[in-house]
Amino acid sequence: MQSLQSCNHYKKKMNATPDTRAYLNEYGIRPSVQRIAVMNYLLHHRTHPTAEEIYQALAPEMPTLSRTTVYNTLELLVARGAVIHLTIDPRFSRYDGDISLHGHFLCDHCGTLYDVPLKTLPEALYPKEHRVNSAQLYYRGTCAHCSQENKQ
Amino acid sequence: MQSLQSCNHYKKKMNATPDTRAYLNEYGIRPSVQRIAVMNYLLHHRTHPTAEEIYQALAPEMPTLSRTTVYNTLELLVARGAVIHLTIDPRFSRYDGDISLHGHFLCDHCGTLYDVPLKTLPEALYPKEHRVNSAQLYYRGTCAHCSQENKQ
DNA sequence: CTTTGTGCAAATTCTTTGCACCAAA
DNA sequence: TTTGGTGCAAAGAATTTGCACAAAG
Repeated sequence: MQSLQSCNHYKKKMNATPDTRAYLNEYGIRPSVQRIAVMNYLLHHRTHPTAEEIYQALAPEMPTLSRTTVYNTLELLVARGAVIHLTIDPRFSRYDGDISLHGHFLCDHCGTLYDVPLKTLPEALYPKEHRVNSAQLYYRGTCAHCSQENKQ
Repeated sequence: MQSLQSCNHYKKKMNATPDTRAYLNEYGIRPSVQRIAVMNYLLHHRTHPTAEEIYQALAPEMPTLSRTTVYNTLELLVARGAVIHLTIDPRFSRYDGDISLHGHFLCDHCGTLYDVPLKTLPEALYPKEHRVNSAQLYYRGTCAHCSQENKQ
């Protein structure tokens, strides 16, 4: 179960890399400078960034960073369950450092991806015949902001 | 609400284009030969095909068909709510002609995309601050087939 | 005859791969 | 000193775009 589960690691503030380093350790991930940077970015930017956005954000501080490494790192983080891979946006993959139970809402007007709080996702909804590793609840529509502006 | 809703249109058999033509009419879609072919394919192949799969399936019968038209048609069908756009598979978009309430399970081993029956998706789970047009419930893991074969 | 739809080719964009170099255990 | 990680350049693959022609109202 790598997502839609209530696990509240890292709820406390952690703006320094030492904590991120420890976080990676919990998931058995060797803490290279690049991996710490990517994980740290995801823990402190709950914007559901794309690989490109992460790369663009980190590149200034790490001139030698490559997109390949960002992609490699994200793949590893997702495989180990430290990060959630969001596929709601057909245009590109987004990533979420918050692995606690919540859904997502994509505004088709402005493209913003919002978190949707969820108490619990009824186990009754789970398919019984297959072994579920992760679950995602996605919504699309028009967000409050865009609804107001467009007066509809 | 274009998906995850219980609307049982077209439950009866319809293997002829006349019905598909009527179906398109219901959604205000002009029934060109190509659109009928794509919609008809989706109504009778519940395999959640990709654009390419649809193209490959129809091309033999329609040598002049182009991928562009398949993409255009799918975009239109989805926009009008006649077809659901599935984004669970990060590699490519899949499409579903069954717009009744159900979730999806993707097997990470064999890549098969299964339907997951759902009674009702609790309205309580819906975000209240935004206007929801569609909802999707996605599961990933190992399917029954692959679980057996791999004895795990 | 005016609007709408189709299809080819080329372009775009996200992501992956091959391979050489670097770094850590 | 062997394994694992990074990064560059190139390739790959899904999708989009521009534009000309065809079809429908």
